[in-house]
Amino acid sequence: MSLPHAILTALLEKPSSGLELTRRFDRSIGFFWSATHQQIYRELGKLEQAGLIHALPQPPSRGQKRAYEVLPAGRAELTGWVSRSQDPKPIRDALLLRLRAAAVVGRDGLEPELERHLVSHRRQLAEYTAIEERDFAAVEPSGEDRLRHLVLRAGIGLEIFWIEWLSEALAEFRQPPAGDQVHPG
Amino acid sequence: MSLPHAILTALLEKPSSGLELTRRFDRSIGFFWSATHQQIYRELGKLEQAGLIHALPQPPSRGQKRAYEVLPAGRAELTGWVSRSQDPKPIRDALLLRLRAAAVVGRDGLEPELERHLVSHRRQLAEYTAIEERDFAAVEPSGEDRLRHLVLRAGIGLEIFWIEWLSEALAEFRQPPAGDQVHPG
DNA sequence: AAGGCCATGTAAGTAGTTACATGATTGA
DNA sequence: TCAATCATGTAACTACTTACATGGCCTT
Repeated sequence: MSLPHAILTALLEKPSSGLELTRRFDRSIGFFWSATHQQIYRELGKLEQAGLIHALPQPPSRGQKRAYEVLPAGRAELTGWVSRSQDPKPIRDALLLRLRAAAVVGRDGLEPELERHLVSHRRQLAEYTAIEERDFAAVEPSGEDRLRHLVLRAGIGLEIFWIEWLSEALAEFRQPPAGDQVHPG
Repeated sequence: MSLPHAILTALLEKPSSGLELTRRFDRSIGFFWSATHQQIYRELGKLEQAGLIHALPQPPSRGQKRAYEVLPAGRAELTGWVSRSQDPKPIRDALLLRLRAAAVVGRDGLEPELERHLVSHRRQLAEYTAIEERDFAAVEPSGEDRLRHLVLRAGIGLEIFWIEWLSEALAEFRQPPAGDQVHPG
């Protein structure tokens, strides 16, 4: 139940249409909770029906832009959600699962995948640090900016973690396995 | 499409019934790809229909244990999946989203949540390190064990990352926000 | 008037979650 | 024989993904 709250947050930051939200999800909120435009339009409809947001007056025909803003009930819902008790979800990572499978059926073809992931994480890290330099250079940031910076630093820290772990994994892959190889001599 | 492959991996490690799989997911494979018993039974049915696994001869009535083992086609499918090209999924983390929302609607009530998550990650780290000491103490591990250890170290690294980040976040929370507080004098 | 993009949607399918049902076995 | 637990499932729902449809606007 996080998508509606991600949308409420985005709309509070700035009232937007569905497509504008989609764009912002692609480069900001979506770093931590991604969504496609189909999900967003559907969810906007539900939120409007639930009385948490409403469309700003506009020609309501197809192909026309409809901007939404958050109603007091929507802000209240979001405020409650922020402090609601939610257990952390366990890790769900297909690559780790694939390594585990590789321990059983063999590691053939996995190395290029690790390399691809390494490249991808390096690119993501570069994007985050660019945002950090652009948006969080203030000497005395506001409380809100300090929170947003904290969130970004989580993203940065995770990318750094994966880069280090993938490097270690690649080193392990490139070095011949010890236990199951023919020994020389 | 990872659950069937998680199950194939588990069954190759050791042929099992649905409930045994559920238990193993709770304490091993599930650390990286969790699943409930309902998912597992449904998926076992699909895998059997697809000819990737088959049930060992057993009374096929309700309430009786049915153990499965992987067929050659299942092993082939898993082997292919291991090297298949898959982009890494973006982060999906409700807590980060909540911090971001807190930057808009206020951070009231979030601190206890951060503390709860910190406790939870410390417990998970303790569980992982216990497994590491128990299962990966060998001086000359086999290639398979080195892979499995690599996976476990990813889990350990992630827990350490979250513990550090949450500690930083709590420090930020306990120190009065700079920008939006009444100044003394 | 044709093609491309902007903008909003529908439909169908897959994956995961939550709640409940039911038979078999075991120990009090 | 009753309750608890083991073991396997069904049903309904929610969330997410993928593919496609449609109308409006702008440029050529």
